[in-house]
Amino acid sequence: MEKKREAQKSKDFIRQIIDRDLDTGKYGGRVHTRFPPEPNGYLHIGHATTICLNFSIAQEYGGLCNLRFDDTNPTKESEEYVRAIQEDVRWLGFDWGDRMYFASDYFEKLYEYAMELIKRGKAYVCDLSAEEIRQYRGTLTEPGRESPYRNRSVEENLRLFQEMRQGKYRDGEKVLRAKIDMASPNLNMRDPVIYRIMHVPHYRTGEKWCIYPMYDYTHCMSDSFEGITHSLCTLEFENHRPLYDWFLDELELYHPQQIEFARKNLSYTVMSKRKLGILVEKKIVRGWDDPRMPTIAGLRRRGYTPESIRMFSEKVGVSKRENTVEYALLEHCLREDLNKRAKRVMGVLRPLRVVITNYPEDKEEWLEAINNPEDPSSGVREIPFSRELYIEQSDFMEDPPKKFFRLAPGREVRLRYGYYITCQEVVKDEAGNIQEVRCTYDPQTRGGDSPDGRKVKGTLHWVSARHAVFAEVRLYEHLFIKENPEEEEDFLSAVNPDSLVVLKSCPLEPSLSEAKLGEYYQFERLGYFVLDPDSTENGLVFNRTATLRDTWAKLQKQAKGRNTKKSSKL
RNA sequence: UACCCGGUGGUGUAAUCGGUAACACAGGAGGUUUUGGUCCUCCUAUUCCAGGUUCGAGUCCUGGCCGGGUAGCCA
Repeated sequence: MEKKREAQKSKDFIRQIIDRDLDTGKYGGRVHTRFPPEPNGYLHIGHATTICLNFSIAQEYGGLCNLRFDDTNPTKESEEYVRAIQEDVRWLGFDWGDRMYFASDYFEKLYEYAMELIKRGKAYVCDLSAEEIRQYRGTLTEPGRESPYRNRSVEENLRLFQEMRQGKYRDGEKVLRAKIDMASPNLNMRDPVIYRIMHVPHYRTGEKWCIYPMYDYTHCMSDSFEGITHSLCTLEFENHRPLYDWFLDELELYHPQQIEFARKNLSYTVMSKRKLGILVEKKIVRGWDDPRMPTIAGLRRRGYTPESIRMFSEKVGVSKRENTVEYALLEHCLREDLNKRAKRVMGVLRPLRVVITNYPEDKEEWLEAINNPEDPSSGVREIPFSRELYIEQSDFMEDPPKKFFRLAPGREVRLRYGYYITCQEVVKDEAGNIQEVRCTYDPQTRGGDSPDGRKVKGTLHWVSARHAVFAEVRLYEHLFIKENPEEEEDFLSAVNPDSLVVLKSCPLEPSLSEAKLGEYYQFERLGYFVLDPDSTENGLVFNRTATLRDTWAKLQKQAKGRNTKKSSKL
C-alpha cells in the first residue's frame, strides 16, 4: 500500500494538500468534493476540466463528489440549464449518485443562520442605496467608511431582516450586511452584502422568497452543510477565501478548505459564458451546441469523445499560473482515442470521376475491407467495386511535383482494398477543367497486392459511383483566426470567416447509409467524422471532428512558404 | 502607486521539501506501412533579473522586473 503510493507519479499541488490532510487526519480520512455550477448557461471545456478534477479526485481517494447548483440569482437561472448541465456531466462519464443539491434548497437554513449572525452582532440591516454602499466602500487604495446603520441594535436588525423577508420593502431599499472591517485592505471584507431584496420569482422556489443570499455567504455554508472537505475553485476567488472562512468561523460551523487553481484557456477560442453567448446571439454560430463552440454540447456534436476530453483534462494538469493550452493537444487526445476505436470507412469529399476502361461495364465485385487495423476484433466488411469510381480531386495532378505519390498521367497507384490502376488519359471540358480521368486496372492485383511484387508509392481511397450514398459533409476550422481572441480590441473581429465549409453530395461507401448517431468513423486518409443530428431519412449529414495528421499537407505548406519567401526577395 | 496570487523549452505540466532540469504536445530528421494515418528511432529547445546563504539553488532569503486578480445588491 505504502509502496504503491510511492510508485505513483508526481502529484499536483491540490493532491499534495489532500495527501497532507489525510496524513494529519484533518477530515478524518474523508475526501469529499463538489462541482458547483450556476445554472445560467452551458458548460464549456474549461468546466469540463473542473468537473474531471473534482470527480477524479473523489474517485482516486475513494471519496465522493456532489453536483450542486449554485442558484441564488433568480434573474439569470433556469431549469433548461439545470438539465443541460446534468446531461453534460453524465456524458463526460461522472456519477453524483443521489447527491444532486441546490443552494436554493438551503434558503430556509441560510436564513436562520443569517438571523444567528445578527444575534451574534455580526450582521446588520443597512439602508444605504447601492450607489451609497459603493461610495462608502472606499477604493483599492483608500479605506472605506462605516455605514450610519452599522450600529443598529440586534433587536432592530432582527425585526428589519424579518420584514425584508416578509416583503415590506422594495428592491434595493435594504440589504443585510456582514459586520467586519471597513478598513480592510481586502475589499471583500468591507461589510459585504449577504442578502439583497429581489421581488423576482425563482425557477425552483417560485414566489416563496423575495430576499436572496449572495454567493460568498451561500457557497461556504453549502459546502459546510454537505460536509465537503476540499472546495476547489478558480483563482478569482482567492480574495474571497478570508470571507469564506469568516462566515464559518463566526457561526462555528464545520469548515471545509477552499483551494484555488487556475482555469484553463484554449487557443483559438474564447471561454467566457458572456462571449460565447454573444456568438450565439449574433448568430455567428448556430447555437450553444454548434460544433465549432468549445461548449461540451458543441464538442459532443462535433464528435469529440468523453474519453478524449477526460484524457485532455488529465494531460493539462492543474496549477496556479495563467495558461493557454494549445488546441493541438485536444486534437491529439481525440486522435489517440479514436485511432483505437473508430470504424474505418471510405468516402470522398471532393469527387473526381475515374473510369476503368478495361473493366466490364456491367460487372461489380464486392471486396473485403478491414474495419479497423488497430483492432482485429472489429472484423471486415465488403465494399463494391465497378467501372466508374470517384477519387479525391487532390489525389490527382496533371503535372505533379517531385514528392507527389498519387495519381498522375502514366502513374500507377493502388486503390485501397481494390486494384492497381494506371492513368491513361485526362478528359477536359472546353474551359480546360478536368472532367474525368481514364485508367486501366491490373486484374492480377485484386485486393491491392501485386503477384509480381512490384510496388506503388500511393494508396487512394475511392467510392464506386454506382453504389455511392451521397451526404452533406461539414468541415470545421478554428472559430477564430487569432490564437488569443481575448486580446483583440473586439474579439469578434478575430472570428474566422471560413470556420465552416459545407460540402454537398459527397459520395460515401454504401455501408454509411446505416450510420448511427453517436458512432465514430474514420474516413480513411481524411479524418474522423460523426453523423450530425441534422440528418434525416433522405439526407445524411456528417461533421468532420478532426483531420488525420497530414504530413503531405505540411510539406505543401512548407514548399509554399519557401516559394513566397523566394519571390518576396526578388 | 493598496492587498492577494503567479513567473521552468514554442505550449501544458514535473523535479522524492537543497543534489545530473524531466514527461507530454508541438516542431525537425529517419525507419516500417495496402491510410502521406498508426507504430518505432533519433533530434531541437527550458529555470524572469540581481544579489545573498550553501560544497551545491528551479527550490531557501533580500531587492527588483513582468503578468494576473480585486472597488456587483453577479457567480
